[in-house]
Amino acid sequence: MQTNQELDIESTANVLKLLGDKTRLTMIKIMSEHECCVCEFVDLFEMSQPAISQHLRKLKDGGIVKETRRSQWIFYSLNPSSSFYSFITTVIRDLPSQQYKLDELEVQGKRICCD
Amino acid sequence: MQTNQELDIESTANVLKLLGDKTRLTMIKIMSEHECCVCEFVDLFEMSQPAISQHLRKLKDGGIVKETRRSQWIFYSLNPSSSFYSFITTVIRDLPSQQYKLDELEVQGKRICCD
DNA sequence: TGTTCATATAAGTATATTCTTATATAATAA
DNA sequence: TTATTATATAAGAATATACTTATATGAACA
Repeated sequence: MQTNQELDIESTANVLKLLGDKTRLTMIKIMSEHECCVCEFVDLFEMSQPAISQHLRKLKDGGIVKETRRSQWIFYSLNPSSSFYSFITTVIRDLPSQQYKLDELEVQGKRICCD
Repeated sequence: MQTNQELDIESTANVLKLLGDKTRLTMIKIMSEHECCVCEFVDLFEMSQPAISQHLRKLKDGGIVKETRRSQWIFYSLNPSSSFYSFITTVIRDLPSQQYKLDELEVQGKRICCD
């Protein structure tokens, strides 16, 4: 049920700039498959926790991800309320699934689960 | 006849970074509607000729536009041979047409035509 | 040939981006 | 309450980006 609303060039450029970083683009693809918490991202990327936090902050400031606290963890996921939600899912559609990365975390016992 | 080949995350991020600039994104949308020469871009954007030239250089280095010299002018257009061609046309599909800008140039007698 | 017009490149500058380390905040558990 | 764990923020540094002006190149034409 995609509406194909016309998008504004400037705000689209801003969203594309957010996606135009390897780390953030990978994060977005991961979140399109599963919500994910900060420490999982830290384990997935060889990068400090503040660096991860800062990338997530940019995505949140851009309104394209949302956060949910679940006890001590904060889970990030794509924000389906964003006016760019369907745009983003289209853009990342043909990127390779990152599921294997989460599977690796699982094997290492580093996957966070709040069920 | 889109093949939907799987795209590499890193090179996709690089293409998205190229699109993630208001000037370049507008240029790309314009080129998706018409080929365009450098001096037309200079007239369309309030920006120096070298600035325009440098943006076009980045797009060319990224392989997503191509150039064709026609007498003293160099016309730029989307490169249909790029592995990102269909990706890019999808990304810009719902952006507002920039045809009106070219129409304005035409009215001002600034449109370059080599027919 | 020399001049003009279109475009590219070089060099420099201001600002933005993306990290780092150090520290603050906030929830949980002993 | 205190310690621990998860996350965010602050400050600073290295690098990248996007302009500017000056100059080079290259085609067209008198």
